Amino acid sequence: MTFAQFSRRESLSPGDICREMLEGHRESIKTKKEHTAVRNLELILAATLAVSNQKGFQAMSMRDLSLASGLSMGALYDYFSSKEELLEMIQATGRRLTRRVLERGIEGIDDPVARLTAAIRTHVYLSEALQAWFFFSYMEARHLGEEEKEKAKQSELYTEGVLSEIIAQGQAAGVFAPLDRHLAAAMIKAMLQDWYLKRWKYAGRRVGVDRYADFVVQMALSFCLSGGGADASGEITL
Amino acid sequence: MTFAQFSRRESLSPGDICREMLEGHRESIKTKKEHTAVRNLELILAATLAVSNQKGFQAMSMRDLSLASGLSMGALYDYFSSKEELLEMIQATGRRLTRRVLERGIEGIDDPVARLTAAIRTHVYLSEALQAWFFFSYMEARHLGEEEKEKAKQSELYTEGVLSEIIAQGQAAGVFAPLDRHLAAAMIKAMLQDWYLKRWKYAGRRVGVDRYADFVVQMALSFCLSGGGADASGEITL
DNA sequence: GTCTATAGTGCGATAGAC
DNA sequence: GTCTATCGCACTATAGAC
Repeated sequence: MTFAQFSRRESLSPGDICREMLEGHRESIKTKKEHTAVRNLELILAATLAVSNQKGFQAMSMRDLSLASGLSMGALYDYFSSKEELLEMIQATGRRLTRRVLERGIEGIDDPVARLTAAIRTHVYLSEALQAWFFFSYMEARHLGEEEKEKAKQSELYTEGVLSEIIAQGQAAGVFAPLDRHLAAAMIKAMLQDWYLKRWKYAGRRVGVDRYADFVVQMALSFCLSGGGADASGEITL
Repeated sequence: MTFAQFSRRESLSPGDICREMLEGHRESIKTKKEHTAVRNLELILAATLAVSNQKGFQAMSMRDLSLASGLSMGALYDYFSSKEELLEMIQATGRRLTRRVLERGIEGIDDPVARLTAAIRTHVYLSEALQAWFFFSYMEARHLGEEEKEKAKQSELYTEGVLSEIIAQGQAAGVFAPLDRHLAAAMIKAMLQDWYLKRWKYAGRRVGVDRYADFVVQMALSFCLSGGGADASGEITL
């Protein structure tokens, strides 16, 4: 699978995402005409990500957002009742989306090597398609209320759990080495996140998304298959 | 080397660090009595990291800082001329410190495997000793002005350059596989950063600093030595 | 060297016209 | 459904007493 193939398979245009967003927040959005609501959500979303990823969500004022989106301050409050709710809305939609796309990316693939490869590629490609969104979710998660912050952590652990279960499956099949699968999954997750957190670095080096995905797959498989060489046999599997 | 040994070797107490901080900002700090200045810088630093790492630097008001540090708003402004300068002061001190400790951690070690191991361990241990500081630097770098933001990026590239040069050295010696050393260094860096960015995760799983450092070393060496298995020969070395 | 008090600015949110 | 105008509040930074 390449990024181009992934993009064709998944419909992740701003319109698609905002329709999903509207679906999940019907009760709190005052505008009832579907078409208008989706169009304005697109404006709000694009503006929020653009301004926040540059200066931070806290530092983005409602006046900034009004200017960047083209909607008045009054109109903005038809789509959320407070700045905090806007943040939660974006985070919740991202979590649902990630979960769905990741599940679809690995379903029906049983061979551990192929399944781990698919999980990694799907995650890198998804975060490429929604780079601004992923960056935003990562950097602004700490500004959520306690309740929503907990959901963000659970979401991180979910993704990691997907990886760790694939490793367990490979170990049960005797294909992967008996290394600590939770730590291995955490390390793969860290590598996946670097792609959307350090864009400036990879852009400057002209590393593209397919090459990046290849490299992470290679590194993860190398480790899982060999177990880190001679001295891995003593590792705890938990 | 273990974390306990590292801690004994490096003097990284709040007092040491704040003395270094005072050294670098003599001209802008109005309080002239060394003892008083260091004591208050300690209070300011501890309070800034505590409050900022919980709610973000932008969201921390000067009133918050005054309350948490025990100094009045007026007194705070004897140590920096604006909130932005406080941020820059912390970042600059952290950069200097990281560079110095990392250099000292690998000097005199020539064998590539031992040198890569030392670099990784030193970084993990340093970020353990100054966890709050590293977390702060990472999360708040984007709120710096353009000039200082550039320095933060250079600092990230410096650390990565250290890793990448060790890999090059190992490749020249025929010990490491001919993989893309810049990407490999970036992946190791990502793993190093996870330790101080996701404390909650590792604490919850009772993974300690020595075990974490071991694991990263194992994963990095496994990959550098084997080059990712059969299909690594075609990789570009740049 | 440290304090309290406050000036001046810009914030999030809303009321009410259209 | 969208706008403009504005309220009340909290912010950063400073002035001047001690």
